[in-house]
Amino acid sequence: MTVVRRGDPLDVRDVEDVADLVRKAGGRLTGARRAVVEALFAAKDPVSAEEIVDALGGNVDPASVYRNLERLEELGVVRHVHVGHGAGVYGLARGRERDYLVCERCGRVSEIEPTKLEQVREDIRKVSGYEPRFSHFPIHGLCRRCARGGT
Amino acid sequence: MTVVRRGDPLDVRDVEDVADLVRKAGGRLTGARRAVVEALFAAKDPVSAEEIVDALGGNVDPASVYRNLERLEELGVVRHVHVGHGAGVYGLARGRERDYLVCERCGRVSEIEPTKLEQVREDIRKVSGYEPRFSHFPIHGLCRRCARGGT
DNA sequence: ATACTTGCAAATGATTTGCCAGTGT
DNA sequence: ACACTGGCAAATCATTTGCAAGTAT
Repeated sequence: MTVVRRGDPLDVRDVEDVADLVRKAGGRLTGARRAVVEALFAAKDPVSAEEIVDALGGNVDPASVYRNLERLEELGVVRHVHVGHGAGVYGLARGRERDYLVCERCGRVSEIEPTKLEQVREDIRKVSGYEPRFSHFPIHGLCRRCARGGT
Repeated sequence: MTVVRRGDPLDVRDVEDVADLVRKAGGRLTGARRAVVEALFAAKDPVSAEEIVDALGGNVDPASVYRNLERLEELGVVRHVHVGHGAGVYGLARGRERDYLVCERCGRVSEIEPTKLEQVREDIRKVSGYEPRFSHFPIHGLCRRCARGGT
């Protein structure tokens, strides 16, 4: 399978889109693979590998789920982010890259348009020299709701 | 042992400072505990539990190192941050809380004055409603040096 | 003497890997 | 047919927990 440059805007609409990409890369759309992709389409928010396994009724082995997520990520179809201490969560690449915010209290994962963080990125560059990336290791903190009820 | 409110400015100068805090909280400054504290004083940058074990020549069990780091963190003497996929790194609380930046390429962990990120925090609040915290889950990205050589 | 601590072994949780049988194309 | 994949068991990595023996105070 070939790899896609990270950041490539890639949009998948349905399982067939994914099937095309997989085959084009020399891969096969097996039952397990299709099931994982369907689970991802069914989920509104990013989900963990374990949640995918559960959603599939345990019919697909965790190892296969991980391997498929890995391959799909190489194809640019899937992206994952790290949420606090917990398991990584995976989601379909719907269009351009997204940045994320994670609530350390309630665990919520919120997407945000990278453009909205441009000023933030600029300021961080200025004060630290670092070029920040919030797509893989997101911004952690307290969401609006949790920020209210105590710290 | 009693706990300290998170964020309390606490400054430890030497092992004796820590010993006082530990005893004051009903704890004991055992050989293993003292060794872990000394290893932390000896390290310039935050270190992983495994690095502490190694630095101590394997004379202290990993479980004890973890337990000590946990207790010392409860006392406000130690803080830890999560670096990429790797193990957490621990450091002594030298004065006020610090924020961190991690380079995803070279692994470097840089401290930064929280005040320097005030504008950043403000902007994030504005665009997302989140109250960010970079002390536990730091900002990830590319440090100045790594940002130069390709992406 | 008391109860906080330690080392050691075993358990966890998340993810990876080896291997061989199974199956898309 | 061919080699990409799947399931299953076992291995890894970081960290935690159970427990009986050890030791600061």
